[in-house]
Amino acid sequence: MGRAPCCDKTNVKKGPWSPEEDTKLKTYIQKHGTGSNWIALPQKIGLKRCGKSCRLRWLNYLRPNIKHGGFSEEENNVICTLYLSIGSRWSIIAAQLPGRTDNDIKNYWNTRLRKKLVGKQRKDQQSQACRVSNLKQEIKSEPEYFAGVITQTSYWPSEHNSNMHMQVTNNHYVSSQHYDLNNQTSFGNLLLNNNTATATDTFNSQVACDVSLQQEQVYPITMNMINPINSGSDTCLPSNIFPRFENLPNELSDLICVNQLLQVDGSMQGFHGIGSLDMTNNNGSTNTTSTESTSWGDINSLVYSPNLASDYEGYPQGIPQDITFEESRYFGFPMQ
DNA sequence: AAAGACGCCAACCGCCTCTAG
DNA sequence: CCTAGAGGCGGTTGGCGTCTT
Repeated sequence: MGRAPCCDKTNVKKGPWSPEEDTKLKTYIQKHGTGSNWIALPQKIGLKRCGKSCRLRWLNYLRPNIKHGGFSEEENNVICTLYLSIGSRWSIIAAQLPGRTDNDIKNYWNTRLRKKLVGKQRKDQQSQACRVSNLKQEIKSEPEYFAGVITQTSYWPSEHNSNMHMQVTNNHYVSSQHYDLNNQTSFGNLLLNNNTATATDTFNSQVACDVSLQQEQVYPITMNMINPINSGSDTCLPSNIFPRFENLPNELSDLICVNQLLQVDGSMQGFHGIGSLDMTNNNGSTNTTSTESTSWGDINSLVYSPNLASDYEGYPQGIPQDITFEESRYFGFPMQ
């Protein structure tokens, strides 16, 4: 049995709002506020509407200082950057753009920006596929090394060390702050702090982020892992992630970039390239559940998602047939 | 000119989270 | 601690306008 409906569905009006309804709602809220009870509001003002519908109408249309349409280039950049960093958290994205509603941004993304980005993605894939292929040859020549990297390295904090102290630096500022990476708000703040600080040039800035775990381990992380758009040819991954491949930062960066760009539709995909590695904790047991008890709604995307298979239809050279299970996971290729 | 395709966007639906009792 | 209900959110739909054939 489902939950009880919030209102009598048979007795509420649906569809577009009339100017009279708008006036009633607007006048009442401006005068009395919402009274912290949307469900009761329509009855008070004699509207045959669901309370949720009133709330939506107010938030998306009637509220003062709402902007509609005409997204600027800067707003486009902010939306793209945040989407690639945190996925479809429209309310968080909207919070960074005064006057914009989550619904507006969602519609704008779905109808325009996504197409724009996918077009760019297809171009990039063609040039990068070649480099991925070359690197794969190197992996094959040193399989024991990559097997070690894939199974033994955890870049996502376990439950035991999820409270991180991060020193975040970029071209504009240095901040030092504690983040609880199992807390969505805290982690969101980390992302937003970086992105909003560079709102005017988010596509160009280099952001380095040193993460000191409680256990005195140091895991440098670049925002390239979070934001693939920053993964240009001149960006660097920290050398101690792949210590024996410190001469290959660009190639690794491209790997992550390819992996991420192919997952435009997933949330938290910015972490997928690294997060798709097994999360192995200190006692050696596989820890894919380290974040399951958190408030992250979509944290499972940190491990391989078979739903991504369809994203590979446009992979120019096809998925290598002889790729191993771990390599598949590492590259984010669908299971075969 | 007509019909079908396409794009846009307001609004709805249903799930999840939060919180008061 | 548990539960019910309201708020919040993201995915999806349907209607309308515009474009293309």
